[in-house]
Amino acid sequence: MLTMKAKYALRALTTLARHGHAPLPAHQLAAQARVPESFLEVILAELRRAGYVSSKRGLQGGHQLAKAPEQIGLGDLIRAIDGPLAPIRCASLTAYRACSDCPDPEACATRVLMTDVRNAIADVLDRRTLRDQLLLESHRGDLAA
Amino acid sequence: MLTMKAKYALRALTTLARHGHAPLPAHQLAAQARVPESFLEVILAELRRAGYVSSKRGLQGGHQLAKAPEQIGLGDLIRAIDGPLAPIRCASLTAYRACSDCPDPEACATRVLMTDVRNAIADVLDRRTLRDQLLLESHRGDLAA
DNA sequence: TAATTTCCGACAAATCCAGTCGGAATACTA
DNA sequence: TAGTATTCCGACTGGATTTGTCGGAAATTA
Repeated sequence: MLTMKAKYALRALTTLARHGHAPLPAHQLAAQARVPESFLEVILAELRRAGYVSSKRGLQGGHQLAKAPEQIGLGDLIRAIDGPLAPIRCASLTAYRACSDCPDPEACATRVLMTDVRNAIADVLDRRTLRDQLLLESHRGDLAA
Repeated sequence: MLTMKAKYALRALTTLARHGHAPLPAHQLAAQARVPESFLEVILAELRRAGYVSSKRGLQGGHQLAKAPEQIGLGDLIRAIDGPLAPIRCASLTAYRACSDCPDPEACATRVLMTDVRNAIADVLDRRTLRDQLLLESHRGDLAA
């Protein structure tokens, strides 16, 4: 499941990317990305901790991307905000944990199935970066114009 | 995300399938599938409503599969228990709903991305049936023996 | 009738989600 | 130095969802 938080994070990052290098204050970012301002604060804190944005306080301050869009993998981004991609922990590569009620994870058919699902998800997400999202939007805009 | 409920449902159905045609009482099913007995009741009710199991009351009663395992698609099963496969409603084929905060779903890059994810998930799940899960387990057993 | 079993709805505890709020710290400008 | 704009931080809250439990009614069979 994609939470609001991750959806907002994605929008915030693409907004920052489009805005260029100058720092963008949170209240403007909130308006442009359509994210509730006080919730955006929470999200920016996580993005900062994860190294995706850097922030500057005071007048002329604001937030900016800390990496180039093509270096922001969407899989990792969503992992940072929403946790593991796998539908169930025992199918996660990056955050494996056996089910407490599972006598033998090696033999678990559910785990095998869900591992296939998690790989399918990761295949999509880990092949794309923020840059792809930007191109998607601008391409759309071009067509409409 | 795969909830406990869906995980239990999957285990309950494979257990019923392995047990054959005779009805299996809930308390035995609970033990064999390792599902809390009173929660299993709730789950069986949903499976019955969705047409996957049929039940018989009274002495010699119990639950049995209402379809052949190869006719129980895992995608549909999980949809019946956990809801849409898509990570976000606006990316669902079977249960589409636009985000309330989205000015133009057609142009939404997040929706495009998540549609790819949902298709990847559905590709895995809609190609498999309960029979595949059965084979997975028995094959495993063979190897271990 | 007695035993067994499903069936049903209400309830409840725990966890997670989506956000808010108040204020402290920091930086810039005049 | 004062004032203003801004980030930064943690605590809090209300609601939804998950993961169950419980008590009893209805049905079936022996």
